[in-house]
Amino acid sequence: MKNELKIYNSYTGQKEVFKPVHEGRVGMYVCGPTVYSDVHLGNCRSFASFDIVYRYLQYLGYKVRYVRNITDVGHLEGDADIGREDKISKKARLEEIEPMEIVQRYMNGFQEIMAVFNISPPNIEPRATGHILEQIEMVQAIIDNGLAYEQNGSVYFDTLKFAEKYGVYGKLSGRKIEDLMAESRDNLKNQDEKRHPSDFAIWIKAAPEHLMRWGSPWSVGFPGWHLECSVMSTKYLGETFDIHGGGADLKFPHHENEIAQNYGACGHAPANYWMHGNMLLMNGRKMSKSEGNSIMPGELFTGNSSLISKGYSPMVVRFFMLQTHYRSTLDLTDEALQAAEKGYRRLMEGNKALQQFDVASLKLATEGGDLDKEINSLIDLAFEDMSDDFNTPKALASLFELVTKVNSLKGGQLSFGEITATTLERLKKTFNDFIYDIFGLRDEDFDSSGNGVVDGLMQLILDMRQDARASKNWAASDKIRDALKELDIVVKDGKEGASWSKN
RNA sequence: GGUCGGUUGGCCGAGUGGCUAGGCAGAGGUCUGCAAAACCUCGUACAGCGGUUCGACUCCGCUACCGACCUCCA
Repeated sequence: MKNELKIYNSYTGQKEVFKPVHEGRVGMYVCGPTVYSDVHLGNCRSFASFDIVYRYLQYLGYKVRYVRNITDVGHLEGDADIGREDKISKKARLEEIEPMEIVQRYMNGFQEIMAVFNISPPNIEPRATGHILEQIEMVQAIIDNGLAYEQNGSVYFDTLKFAEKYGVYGKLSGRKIEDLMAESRDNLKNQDEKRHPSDFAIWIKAAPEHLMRWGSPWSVGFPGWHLECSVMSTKYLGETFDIHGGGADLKFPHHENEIAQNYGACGHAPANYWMHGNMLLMNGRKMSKSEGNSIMPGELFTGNSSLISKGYSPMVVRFFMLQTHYRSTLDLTDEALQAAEKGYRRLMEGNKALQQFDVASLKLATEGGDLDKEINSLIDLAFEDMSDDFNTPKALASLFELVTKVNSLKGGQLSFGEITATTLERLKKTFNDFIYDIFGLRDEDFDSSGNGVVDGLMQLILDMRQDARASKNWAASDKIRDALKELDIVVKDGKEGASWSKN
């Protein structure tokens, strides 16, 4: 373990030192997507944030079991929670195909996009429809514990009793049960099956037209909105696990009710640390499906949207997200993306240059001086910042300062004679670790052959240009440079010869 | 309406009771056959009004504006 890891716990509202339930192991559950339409970029931000958490925990040496569900039961639509079609059934009816076909299509699409963003797949990706039995069992357990009641084939969680018994309903979202009662008074008419307005359904009797339905002791129906996460986290991570994550918009009611259900079934909260990622904004407003201001990843990559001037690659977008802390909102703008594109390239080019430094053939210091010290403190700082609630923007700032050092070493403004081999090796390793393992960035070279053909060809071309330059044949050398520029390849002349990058 | 959060230089975005965030853009310079890249230097920002303090962008209060949740949402 490099540093003491601190995590901001939404449940207590404080940054806390992370202590796993089992030494060296971490159980982490993140609420996954509802697969009734294409993922939009806001979803991606959330999963990218937790990908960093997952990656960094592993980097610190923890053995992590990461569970992220797929909600394929479909959540209810409309004002009331009874008698309405769920989203997946509705879509299925519109498209005249099986609900499971819808689920499969969008689940595939989701996983493809996750892969494009280099977001690691979880260790277990359980589906709600595959855990109907367990959900029924949990409903029964909650009833047995006296915290739920049946009404006309549906089962409701008794929030008032829960509040009396444990006194924690509303703790996560900062809500009071009296407020919940007061604000629900208006739509009381829609909720006559409930004993209390803040009660919520954990099993719902299916209306005749409802397509997704399963038998249960209470009715042919389907599980309630929040039950699957309680069930699946408990099944795969145990009754008490370490980290529960999700978007900030899930705090209430989803996570609040999840906590209630776990108390109802097990007598205690499911997770020790709750983490909430903040929203991705578009034009200052939360990007959401219902607002209609969401941009699909594909549109962002191709530039096929009126909101942006050009396409941005997946890694540029990933880098863009890293520049903001996960608990802050992130406003998506074309200008910011352009800045991120340049920044991403600077970082990656810097790393490329760094990795080409050959420790064996360089004249390095035997004893480090100020520069050596400075480099080491910047590296230390980057890790400290990551360990301070996953502060990726701060860690990036240190890396960028190191990029300047690297470029100065390359350009001769700083001397290799000022740093030791140990430090240079450490710097090289740190960059690779951060960029690839922790931040999950990828090179976006266009050499898809994977065997360096393009690199080889480019080296040949640059050699030929160098020959032309040596004989002061500027016409020939400029012709090569201009022709490459047409192909979006930029030639960069340096002290140690020319290099290139794709624009 | 209730609850919570935000307001940082041209843009994005960290952070802190007194000390350089970082990226992008801009200006000047070095280097270069030219250019690009790279390097160096620069702008000296923290919504407004009060208060606490030796000192506040950072703490407290008020005001303004913005947003999130309260309904499916990452």
